[in-house]
Amino acid sequence: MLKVKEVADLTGISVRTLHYYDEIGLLCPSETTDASYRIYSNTDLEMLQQILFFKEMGFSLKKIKKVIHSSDFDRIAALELHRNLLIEKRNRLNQMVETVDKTIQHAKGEMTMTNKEKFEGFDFSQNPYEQEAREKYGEKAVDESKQNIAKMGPEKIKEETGIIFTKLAKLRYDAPDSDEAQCTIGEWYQFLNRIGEYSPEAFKGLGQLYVDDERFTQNIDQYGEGLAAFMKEAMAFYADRNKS
Amino acid sequence: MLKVKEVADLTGISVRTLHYYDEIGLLCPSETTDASYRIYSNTDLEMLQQILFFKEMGFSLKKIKKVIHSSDFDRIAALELHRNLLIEKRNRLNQMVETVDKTIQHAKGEMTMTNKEKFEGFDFSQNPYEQEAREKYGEKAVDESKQNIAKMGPEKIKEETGIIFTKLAKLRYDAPDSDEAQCTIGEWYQFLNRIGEYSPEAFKGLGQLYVDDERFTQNIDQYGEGLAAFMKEAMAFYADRNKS
DNA sequence: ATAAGCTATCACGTAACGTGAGAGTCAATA
DNA sequence: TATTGACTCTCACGTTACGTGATAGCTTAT
Repeated sequence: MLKVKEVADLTGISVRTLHYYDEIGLLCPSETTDASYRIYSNTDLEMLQQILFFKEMGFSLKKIKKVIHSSDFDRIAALELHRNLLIEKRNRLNQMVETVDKTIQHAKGEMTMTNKEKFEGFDFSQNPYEQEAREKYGEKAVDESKQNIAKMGPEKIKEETGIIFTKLAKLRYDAPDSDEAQCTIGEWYQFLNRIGEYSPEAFKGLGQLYVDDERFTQNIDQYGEGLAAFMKEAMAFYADRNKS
Repeated sequence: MLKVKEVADLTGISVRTLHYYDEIGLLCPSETTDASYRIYSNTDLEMLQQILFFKEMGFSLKKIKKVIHSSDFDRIAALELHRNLLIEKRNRLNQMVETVDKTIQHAKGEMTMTNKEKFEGFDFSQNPYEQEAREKYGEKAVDESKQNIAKMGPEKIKEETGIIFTKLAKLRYDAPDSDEAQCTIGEWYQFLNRIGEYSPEAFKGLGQLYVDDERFTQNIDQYGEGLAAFMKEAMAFYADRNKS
């Protein structure tokens, strides 16, 4: 039961922003006084928190509105998703720290740096690739099953696997049983299960295949040298931990 | 020697954005062809990288322009500063992961959460406090000495110490000799040295005073319980490592 | 020389607010 | 009870950092 300024002080966002969110129907306070003062309930605050989470992830307000007002919006799933994205972001930050470190060395003349290296780790929301990845996440939060893979064409599938592989390629110097690697491998597992049915054992076997069959290896290692081997390990670990 | 699209592909930012940066004089390519095609040199790219760093930190383009075109802009100092901010940001991200974790627990009904806790870790650029902190950083990158403390009124000083103390309060569960803590303590040391002259030994003694003299302790612990004790340790460590 | 793919410059559109202006509300105080 | 100060409301226009065509010129490969 808080008035605008109290909410503003509590959360750090401006009064005007709260007005604006009300105006566009993103967050309408559940109660208003006779003098049309906005009164925010605890539920409203939780909603706001949720909104800020999505904003932090780079969603547009329009998209946020769609997602959180969707009837089958699973708050907990969304939060867990969000957690993963945060960890990804942290990884990117670490990458940036590295980039900056390299840049400092470079600026001091201690190192040379390729142009490509100079821009590693930035988060370019306008990058259509990342854009799409995010949209997928958004839909995922609404309904996992809506992403019916049967309706995807082969290019669509290839695209999606590409996204996961690229992510894995970035992590392949971590331990295969690290949290992040396991998390992404989990995505891979779930993705595969929307195509066919894979038991953990089958999933483990598939990983083995990635290194045994050269065609697989070559295909996968395009995304990063040694990725296939890394995936085999990670998939085995994942399967063992999640075996039925 | 790259044309717009090549730069765009390399960096992930749009052609239009490069046009815009040229338009507002933020990044004018050092060369143009007869047909007024923009040609970006390696130096331009480094400039761009620098711009993106500042953007990531939440600076407005106007401010970035001021800072990087300033004659006494120290690129390396700025980079090192940037590194620190990145680490700070990563800490905040960790905090957010915690917040999300707590929220998940809460949503599952396993925990209760205060409203304040729900919003910990967010980065609100519109927050005037953080705003000002960032501006200070910007100026620092340009010229440390411009921040002439002699010209500050007492409230200004209090405000500035408040900023540092708040930062320290957030770090006080880390080890006093951790990188981040030492970095912030270093700020404190430099700040004090713009008021009077403190040898490392004097600095260490001051830290001791913070726990010995209750008036100091009370004052400091307002920013967070146990902060004074933490600062004493951190200041001692800092002094020992930097002794003349 | 012609098409495909860049590039340029207007110029208008958009998202997410900021920033007053003018007026009504509310609680504490004189 | 009147007033003051802090807060609130609703317009409504301003701003930042680009997006999105439209139209036209440039460059290179066939």
